Amino acid sequence: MVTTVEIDLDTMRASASRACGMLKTLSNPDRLLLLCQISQGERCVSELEEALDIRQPTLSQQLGVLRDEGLVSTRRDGKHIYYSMASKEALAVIQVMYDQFCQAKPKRARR
Amino acid sequence: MVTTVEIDLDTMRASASRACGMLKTLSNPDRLLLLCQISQGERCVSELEEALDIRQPTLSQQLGVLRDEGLVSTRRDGKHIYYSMASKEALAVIQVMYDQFCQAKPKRARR
DNA sequence: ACATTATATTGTTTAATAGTATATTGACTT
DNA sequence: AAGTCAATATACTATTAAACAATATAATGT
Repeated sequence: MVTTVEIDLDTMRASASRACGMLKTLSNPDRLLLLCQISQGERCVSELEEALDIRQPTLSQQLGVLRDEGLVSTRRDGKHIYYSMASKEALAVIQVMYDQFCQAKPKRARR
Repeated sequence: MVTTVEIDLDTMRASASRACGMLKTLSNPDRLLLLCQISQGERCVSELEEALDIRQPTLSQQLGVLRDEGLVSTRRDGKHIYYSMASKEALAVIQVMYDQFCQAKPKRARR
């Protein structure tokens, strides 16, 4: 099969493109912090605002990006709107980022 | 401790900032494909060029970015320069991205 | 001299971000 | 049911940056 490499390359490029889309969405400190919170459980906007100290329009705008990209979904309860994770891919990445960048790093070997 | 929230927030912001730096570096299809290759084992530039069909200047430029960000390191062997992974954080992310975007996705429940 | 890889340069396009102002929706009061 | 307040979303604008491609050239090793 002479074409094997090219076909695989197309597939790889397609996957890389999708993967990059998600990475790009995650590549913003505010959005990353938002997902970090939401990944630990449903949060409403005012909770996020207080926890992260981000101005309301910015907050709402960034939440909008996360919604548009399908990373989160919402549920209304009275005046409040609750956000939760809607993408297992995003959840997996957030988890790894947390492990790598937010966990204590023991320099010594584990016993 | 009244200051707990603020202190934690600063720490979180710092971590988010570092994490975002890495995510941004990964947020490019060429670089992602390059890392995907390199993460499977040392590769020289011409190997990467052939495997991915990226023009030489672009290739070299993107490899430069990965070097600058400390994600890869190099080793010279004669005319060739071999690239390998230098960041366990990046390796962890690449691994997850591969699992999430490049593995077959069985729609049915696993038995 | 040739092969391999890196850098410089430039132009173009794209888009990220912040800020301010305003709109929408729901709940509560009277 | 009209009016008001709280919560959230959207619109708009300006600024800045910065990503990317393409071409040309440099550096290093054989």
